[in-house]
Amino acid sequence: MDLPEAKKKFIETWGKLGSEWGINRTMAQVHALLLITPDALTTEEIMETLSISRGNANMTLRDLIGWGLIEKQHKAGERKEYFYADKDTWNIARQVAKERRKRELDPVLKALDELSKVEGDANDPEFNTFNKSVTDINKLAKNVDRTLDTMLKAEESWFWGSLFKIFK
Amino acid sequence: MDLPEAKKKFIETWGKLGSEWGINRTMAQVHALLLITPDALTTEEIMETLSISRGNANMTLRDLIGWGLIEKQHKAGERKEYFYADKDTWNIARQVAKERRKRELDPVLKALDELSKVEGDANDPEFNTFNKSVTDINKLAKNVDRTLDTMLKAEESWFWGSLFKIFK
DNA sequence: TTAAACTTTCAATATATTTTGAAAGTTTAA
DNA sequence: TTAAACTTTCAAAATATATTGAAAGTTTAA
Repeated sequence: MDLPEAKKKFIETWGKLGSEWGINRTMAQVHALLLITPDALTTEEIMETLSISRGNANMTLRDLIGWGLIEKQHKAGERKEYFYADKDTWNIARQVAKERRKRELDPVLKALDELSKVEGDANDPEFNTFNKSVTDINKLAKNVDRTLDTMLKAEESWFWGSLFKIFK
Repeated sequence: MDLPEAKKKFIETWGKLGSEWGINRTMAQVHALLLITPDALTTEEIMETLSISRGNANMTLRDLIGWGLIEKQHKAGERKEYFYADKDTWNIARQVAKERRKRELDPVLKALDELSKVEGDANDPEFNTFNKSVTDINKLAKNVDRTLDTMLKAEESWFWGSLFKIFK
């Protein structure tokens, strides 16, 4: 496989993975493109490379900035905006974890806490089953939350090193 | 909040979380319903409770069986099929992790391995950036894969206990 | 067998999500 | 100012995904 072919395949793979995990395919593809491109690109170049419209490119780029995955770059004497991606994989993973925690896990934890408080008759199987499931899921979600918290604060080598010490 | 209201909210919350993570909302809702219901339900009861069609209920139930999250139950002397969910939260988490690994992570690892092998000119920034990103992501993905592997084999208390020992 | 009870299928439909592209908005240099 | 260069917006269109429901298929008891 040659480089241009490999680039295409990488963008395709990343896009597919994104869409399977609830991330817009185009967004994942733009991110992939910037990840494997040494220098910053203009909206025009991105539109061209991925065959997407100006509107789509603009929205996607703003979303990616919102996710903390790419940044704008201004070149001296140029009107155009350039975009480049943080290439540090650990940063990317942390950034995605951080955003999804904030957007999705936090609201679920809030709802589960509320649902855990619902009271009922301890002899009612309907209530008991509800209560046990909600409580158990709440515990699991809190464990995930704590682990993410550690991950967000950690250095990559420390994090994996610690995991491997246990999981050898 | 009373129990019926709380049940509704749980089903809604679970459905929303599912859809944000690439899982069909109806599937998540049916799973939620079975999680908080003490005894097994018929297709009819599920259709009724969630206001979904027979076809949808049937497909969703088969999918859930495919994910290893629910099972059929036959009641003596009855023609109807009953469905019930495994209520063990750790089992659920493992089952979901196992399926998604198989369906999504494995193909990506395969693609990344292939892309890691692409050769090029070490002085070409195009190649270097591509190579570094692919290699780094491949390493991260392999770490995730190893961690999942441990999780799949582990007991819940051991798993979280070990994590907390490190992440205290 | 038969027919009632139940399950499965899938083309058509509905819904949700993504994308387009042209118009409106903004910025900058002269 | 002005107008060229560039960015943003958003209603309409396209696409993708999920759902319906009726017909076909299957199983079981008599």
